[in-house]
Amino acid sequence: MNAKSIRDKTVRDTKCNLILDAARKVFAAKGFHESRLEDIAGEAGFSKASLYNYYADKDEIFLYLAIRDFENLLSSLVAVTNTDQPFFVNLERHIRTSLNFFGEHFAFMVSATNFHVTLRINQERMVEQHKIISEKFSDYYHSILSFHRELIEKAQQKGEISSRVSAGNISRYISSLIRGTFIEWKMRGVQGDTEEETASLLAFIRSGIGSADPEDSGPVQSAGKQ
Amino acid sequence: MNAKSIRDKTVRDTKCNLILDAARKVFAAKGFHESRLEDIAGEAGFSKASLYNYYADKDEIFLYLAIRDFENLLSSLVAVTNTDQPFFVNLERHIRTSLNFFGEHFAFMVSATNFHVTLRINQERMVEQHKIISEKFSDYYHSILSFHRELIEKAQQKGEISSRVSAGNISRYISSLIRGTFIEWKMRGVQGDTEEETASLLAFIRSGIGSADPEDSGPVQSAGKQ
Amino acid sequence: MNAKSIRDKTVRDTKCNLILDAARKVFAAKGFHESRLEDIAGEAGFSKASLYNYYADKDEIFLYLAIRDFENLLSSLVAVTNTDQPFFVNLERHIRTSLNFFGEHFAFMVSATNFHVTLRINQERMVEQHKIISEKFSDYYHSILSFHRELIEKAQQKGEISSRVSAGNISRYISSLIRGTFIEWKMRGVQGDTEEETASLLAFIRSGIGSADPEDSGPVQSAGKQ
Amino acid sequence: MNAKSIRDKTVRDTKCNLILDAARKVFAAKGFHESRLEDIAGEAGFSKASLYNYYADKDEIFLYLAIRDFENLLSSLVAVTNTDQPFFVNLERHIRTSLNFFGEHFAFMVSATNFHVTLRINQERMVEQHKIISEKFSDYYHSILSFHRELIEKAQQKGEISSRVSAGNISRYISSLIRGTFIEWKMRGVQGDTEEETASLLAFIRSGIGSADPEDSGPVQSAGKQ
DNA sequence: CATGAATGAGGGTTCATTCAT
DNA sequence: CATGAATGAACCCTCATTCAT
Repeated sequence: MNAKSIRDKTVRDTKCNLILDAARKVFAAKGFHESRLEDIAGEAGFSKASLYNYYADKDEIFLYLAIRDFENLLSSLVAVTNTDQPFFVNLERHIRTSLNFFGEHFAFMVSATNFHVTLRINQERMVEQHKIISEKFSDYYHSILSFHRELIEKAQQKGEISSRVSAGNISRYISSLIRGTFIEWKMRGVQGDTEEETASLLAFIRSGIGSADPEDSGPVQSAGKQ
Repeated sequence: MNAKSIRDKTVRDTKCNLILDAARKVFAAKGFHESRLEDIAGEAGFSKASLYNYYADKDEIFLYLAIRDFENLLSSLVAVTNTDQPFFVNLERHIRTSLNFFGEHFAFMVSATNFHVTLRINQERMVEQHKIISEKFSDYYHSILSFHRELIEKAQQKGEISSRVSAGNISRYISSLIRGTFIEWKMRGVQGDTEEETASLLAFIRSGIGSADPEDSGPVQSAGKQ
Repeated sequence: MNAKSIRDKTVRDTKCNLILDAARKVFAAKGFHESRLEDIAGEAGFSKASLYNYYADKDEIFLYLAIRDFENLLSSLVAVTNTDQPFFVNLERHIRTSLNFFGEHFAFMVSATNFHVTLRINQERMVEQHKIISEKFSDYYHSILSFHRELIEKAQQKGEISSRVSAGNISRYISSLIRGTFIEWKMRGVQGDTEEETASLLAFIRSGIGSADPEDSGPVQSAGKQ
Repeated sequence: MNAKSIRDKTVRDTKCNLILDAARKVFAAKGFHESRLEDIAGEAGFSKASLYNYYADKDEIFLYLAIRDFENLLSSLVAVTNTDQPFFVNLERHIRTSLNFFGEHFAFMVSATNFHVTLRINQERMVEQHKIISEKFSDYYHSILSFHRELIEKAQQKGEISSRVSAGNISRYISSLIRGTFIEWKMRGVQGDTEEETASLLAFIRSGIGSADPEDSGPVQSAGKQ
């Protein structure tokens, strides 16, 4: 019977993932609100009502999908990180991994972060049972930021990073740049060249765009509030 | 009668703007889909049905609102730009202006760019009459990017920018960073300190985060695809 | 404008009552759960969605309907009561009024009291906004019982009632008998003869069914628990 | 093999009764429509699908449950009846038996009679296969009424009952009073004191509430229709 | 122009019932 | 026989949009 329950659980997990895959496709294309449960069900090969055997409601599908993907991303980031290597080697791997990871699913990331933002603002919308799941989602979201920030802090201690910008801001900026890439791809409707994008982002993050000769532009004189 | 038609037009314009202001408040708080026309109408002091005297439908309200705000932003950016000044002076002004400009409306920017993204993908969703408005919106959106890009290109020619990253990418990255700031603010629920954020962003964009001594980390050796 | 608002309010009230009338017809025939909003709307000459201009949801329609009818019944009972008359004269009028009042709507009374019972038990089912309305419903329900009980108490003081049964129980028994009549009518599918029923009920309530000669059966010897 | 089929039948009957017991609990608490098959199954220790091995559908569960309980009630009433005893002795036993019989299940009686009422009206709702079961239910329902009525008729012949009210009506009134007691208990959420209630009901039924001195109120003068 | 009211077109969710194992 | 899973058929409720005044 144990073997049977294991098999059953495996089958069930597979179906759960089928649903999440279908949901990702639909959510990515239409965003949360315009995605109909019926589309997700159809895409997954189920009837609409069947989804309720696996998830309590539409929100839950979205949240579990986001959790699954963020969880996997975090694992991948951890996997490619080697703290013995210089920071920028790891950073490059992170950028590449992030861009590759979502690959065709970059569009979903846009929805996911939007949804996350909405959840933060609009907490009254959530029923109690979602709070926990939402927290889990938030946890993964922030885990990724933290993971970055810690690497950055270590790099600062080792002198690999000279910028006066705080580690928190840096990790936030890197996230913004990656998300910006997803948005760009989504707008163009195709995934761009990961390697090219990685190189370009890395160059930008590493050296900024200032002149080789800092004297050229000198310390910026704040023009005050306009 | 001419004076009367001018007066009438002025009154009408005022009402249009009242509606857009109300719409911005609601869209910013809830995003496009969860915003109900009734809320916008109430916020503007009209009944729901009255909105249809000024705008054809919900999409149009959103689009005209976005156009108005992007148009204003572009004007402001143009106004603070002085091409005789060094590039980074102008960049700083742009960042500050962008962050200030939306001020309390930063949350709307998040919705606006999301909506824009959705429109790009989901063109079938649009009725014919929206296409032209949507184009106008796109135009403004890209005008801002172009305006940046041109400044960057000029700075490259003058040697103020040493980066090998393309002007297009740079302008995109800057946009991503600003949008990222809005998202951060929206998630925290408050507008951050514009000056602090401006300085931090400028430092990051200008110099990146690499060590003062480029030898430290050397040219990054790509680790290849994972 | 005052005249207009009065007219508007009148029209609105009329429509509200049309809806309640339609609802009564449907609820009476099918009970609460099997009544579809669409049927009620159709019966009232509205579309289903229109009902929501007048009532927040299905429960509210039911509750307001019950309140309206109980309120009217109470008014009618008060109107026919003359405390200068002997108790049994008033009682007869009450029975006749109750049976007449619902007339063709007796079937709804069955649903209404059932619903009331369910609400009492299943309070978790109610949203906050219904609690108030439900209380009002309860109030009317109990007002009628109280109104009866007070009349009975006065009659007891005047010696018109000799029974040792408490006033509360008597009023409850009378209610049960009237409800029983509605149930009987509903099962037969037709309204019975009000006068006949009134006379029969009154005779039963007044004199019971005991033999003219109380010696015949003597004090009942309790047979103890079975 | 005969022994085996007997055993099998016994086991099956036991399971049937387990289901009915569970159903009674759920139906009593929530009424027919708000009771979910899943709740009944859970309460009985089965899965929802298993119920279909014993009963064709939800209606059938309800009907068989009602039949079983009415059948048992009828048996009990027959058992406590001794036609050698005075009528009021038997009546008292009947009331006590009815109140005791349902004991904790009084709430179900409310549902059952409601359901019965609905079935009478809404015959189109029934599938052919239910008609026969429903008839059986009706038969028991009416058997109880008939059983009462016959006792009353005999009592009338023996002069134990002086009332001019017809035997049919009297039996109906008694049923109404008992049902009213169940409703009262259900609303209060607890079973009342059976002995007290029995005594009170009996006093009411036996002697009514009229004054000891009939001259007090005299023959009631009908006030005519209001 | 302003608006209360009406409504079509869904969308999410529930649940009795069926089916495959 | 038991059951997890699948599903069709509703049904309530929402909301952008239209219409009559």
